Amino acid sequence: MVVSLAQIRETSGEVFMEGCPTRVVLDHIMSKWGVLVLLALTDGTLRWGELRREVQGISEKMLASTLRTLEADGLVARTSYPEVPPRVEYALTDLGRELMDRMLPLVEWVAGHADAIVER
Amino acid sequence: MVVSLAQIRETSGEVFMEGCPTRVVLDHIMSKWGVLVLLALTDGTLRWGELRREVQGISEKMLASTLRTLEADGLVARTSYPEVPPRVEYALTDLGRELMDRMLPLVEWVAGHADAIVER
DNA sequence: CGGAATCCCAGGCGATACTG
DNA sequence: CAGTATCGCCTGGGATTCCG
Repeated sequence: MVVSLAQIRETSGEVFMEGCPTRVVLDHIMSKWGVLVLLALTDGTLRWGELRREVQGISEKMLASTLRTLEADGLVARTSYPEVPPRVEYALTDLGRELMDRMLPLVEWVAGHADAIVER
Repeated sequence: MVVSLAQIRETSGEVFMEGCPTRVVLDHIMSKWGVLVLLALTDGTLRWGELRREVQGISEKMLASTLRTLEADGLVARTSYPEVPPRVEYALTDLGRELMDRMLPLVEWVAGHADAIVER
């Protein structure tokens, strides 16, 4: 797939306008914790506690609100099992996987160049 | 290029650790204004005033600090011409273009799905 | 024109405690 | 275990003014 900025302008000519839907979604998925949570779930389904441990440094509050946002966006699916003690699992939806197919190459590139970039 | 989370873990096994360089760079380029500025420069060289008008809603303070960060990261090049009135141009570096090659497919996808996502 | 400096505020975010 | 509730900090970020 060839992609150009012109195409983006056609698809959503408002990317650079305030209140544009694209900006809203970008804010969700490109946020500090959004990417890390999505990234963690790329491995597969995780429970609340596993996510909390995986994404080091995230507070319970931010994990909760990040997950709620991503679930509302239809990118993450929450499954609650009626057990005692309670068990809740989070996984990417099909939409979420589509998204991560596009995001992984970017993160991969950043991971490969981050050291060179920050040591300037 | 096939990309997996496993590869990312190999390249930078610390993505999920606090203070990891990858997190720092991600914070720069995936920030609210970082993406929009990089996106605007994908079209080509722009002057300060053009950038300010292109990225609607950005304040002078945020434009300045965003540009300084991206320039320090080696993703954006700043060229100042010794004229009166002063003229300053910003453009992507080779590194910045490499980055945007990976980011454009992602933004393109988001632009195409944003409406469906936010109207939930 | 292209910024830098200053002031100031909302709310993002962390820490802690509590609950079903 | 998987959250919610509450409090309070601190800083991201807007508005304004000034400078080379």
